[in-house]
Amino acid sequence: MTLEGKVKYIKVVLNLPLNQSFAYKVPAEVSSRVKIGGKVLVPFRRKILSGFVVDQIEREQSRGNLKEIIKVMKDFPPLSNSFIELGKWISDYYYCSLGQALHSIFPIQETFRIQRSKESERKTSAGQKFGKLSSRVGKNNESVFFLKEKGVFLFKTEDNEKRKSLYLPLIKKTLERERQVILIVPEISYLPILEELIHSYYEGEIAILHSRLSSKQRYEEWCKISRGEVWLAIGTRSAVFAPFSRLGLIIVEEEENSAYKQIEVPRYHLRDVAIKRAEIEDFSVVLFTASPSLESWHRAKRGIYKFVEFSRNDSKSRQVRVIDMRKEKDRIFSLTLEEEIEKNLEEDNPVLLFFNRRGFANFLLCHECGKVPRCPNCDISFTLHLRGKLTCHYCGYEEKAPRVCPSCKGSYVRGVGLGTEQLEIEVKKKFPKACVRRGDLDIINSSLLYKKLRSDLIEKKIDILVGTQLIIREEILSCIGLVGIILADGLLNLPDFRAGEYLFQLLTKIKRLMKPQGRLIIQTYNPTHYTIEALAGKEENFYEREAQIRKDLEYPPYLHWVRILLEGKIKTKVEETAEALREKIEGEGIEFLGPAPCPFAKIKEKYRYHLVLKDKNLSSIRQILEKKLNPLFSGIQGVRGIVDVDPLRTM
DNA sequence: AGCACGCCGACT
DNA sequence: GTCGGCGTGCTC
Repeated sequence: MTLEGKVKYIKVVLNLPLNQSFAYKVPAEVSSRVKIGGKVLVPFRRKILSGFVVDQIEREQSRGNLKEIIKVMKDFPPLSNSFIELGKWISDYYYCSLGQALHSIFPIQETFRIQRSKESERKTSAGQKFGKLSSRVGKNNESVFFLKEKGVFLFKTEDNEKRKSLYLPLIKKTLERERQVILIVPEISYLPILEELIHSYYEGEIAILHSRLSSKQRYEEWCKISRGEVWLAIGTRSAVFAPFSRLGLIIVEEEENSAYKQIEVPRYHLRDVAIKRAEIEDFSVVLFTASPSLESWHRAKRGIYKFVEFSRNDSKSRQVRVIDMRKEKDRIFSLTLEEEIEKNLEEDNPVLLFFNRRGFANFLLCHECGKVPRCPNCDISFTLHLRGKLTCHYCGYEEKAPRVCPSCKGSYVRGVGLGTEQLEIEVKKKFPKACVRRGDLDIINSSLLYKKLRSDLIEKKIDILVGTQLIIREEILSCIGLVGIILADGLLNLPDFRAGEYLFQLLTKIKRLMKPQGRLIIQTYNPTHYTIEALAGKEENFYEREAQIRKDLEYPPYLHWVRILLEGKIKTKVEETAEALREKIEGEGIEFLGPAPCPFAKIKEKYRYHLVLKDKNLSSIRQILEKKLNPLFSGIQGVRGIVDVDPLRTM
């Protein structure tokens, strides 16, 4: 790894969307400290950028006057070979530069003063370093049993307590084998509870990794891990890159959570990166879920994941009641929900009313039969635009909004887009004596307000809580005895092929987290939809049915999708670019959707169009991208192109 | 991605 | 005459 003193030139990759490396000269006095995978500061144009050393060159190759590197970041341990391999895979799979991938693996900015590492290198045996998990853990050998063989496991359990009783023995067993563990959760808010739980059984130190750490804190956690001082790390998405050298297990909580897909470059999915790392470093991954993503369900069916289902301990099942809103014309609250709310208010039981975000894609709904017009090509809901135009946001197909329902010939066809204000006003009108609170973004983002909300709930100072997706958390729902879904159709008809899956997962999550004796009331115009029927009946029905639809329409997981998003300030220019792209792709013999305006057709003064390439094989898509996309993008300014491989949301 | 270079329109 | 628009190309 260490380059010899005579080496004078290195190749460096930078955190820029440039798929190439740059050569630099290394001053003789620092050349012994330059290592492959190491971080260096280099001059680039008129700036100083950080980069990773990826190669060494013996002699200056066909190019004179190379610039010299500015600094070797010797306090940062160089990336291991397996990290470089992982970075190459990420750059290849998710279509970003190697520099961007490596900077994401090692996301530390050099803005703070680097403390000299205590050179002592306290050599302590691993056995003493990691604390032992208390002997209270270990009675439950169920989970550990399955780990006899290596691979990816999908552990399904709806029971929260059960889940905790499963992963503690997994951690214990792995530590006993002198291997390290990473436990990954979808959001920062899961971490304090988890840390507390593990600390009550584990006396060793736990590294905590998440995006809100300061650069310095992150650096310190990194050092502790790479020096082998910590054997267990918990964190969010990026914790998958914790620099353990003897990793034995990655546990992923709530694998179906969409927060695992990174929105920025590199747009990786945590699940797939974890599995890739496990493949490179030869260890197992356990994915936990209460209701798996369709991707994981599909992989489990095909035997790619080892599927293990655990029974539920608390049999007190929450009651689910579906209300047919077609019989409740124009009401926001059905009579049943209204009665239930009254009852809970009398009993001093907090109620949660759930609704979708405002203005979230309006759609056309027949209030008589509950049907929503869908695109004949893509089977996603049409979005209702001004002047009664229906648009499909996948393929761009348009038609005029019908006056009469195409399905039942009823004439009560209206647009739907219930707003928060409207709902809040309605709630206050209907229940004037109740204390109504809204759980919006401000409250969730402020830990102070959030704590207040929680304590108010526990002290029963809140009667009715009105909220969106953000409020669906364990600490909130565990105080709630009645949840009312104001209009399930709002989620079911999002212009996204995963709408059904998201609704299903949201409702199962609510069902799972609320008080055991609680009730869930779902109001909908489509009570016979398979997603809703499966919720009250057999869960497997949902997966079977959904999988069939995905297969028929060539949606993931049966094919890979690569979404190309084009955005720019001048609408015609974006349209032209999209059209030029379509022409280029057309002759390639690959299936694609669009171009079409995105569901959010304009964000921050920028017009947005997208195209989706579909193929069983990502490499053929990648070839087309390289051949067609790169020349196009370099030729047009004012339009930005974003490539998203395996996109989760296509809004 | 950014940024400099370069070549044509309306303007103190 | 020039200020500045954005198309083009390069960055070790």
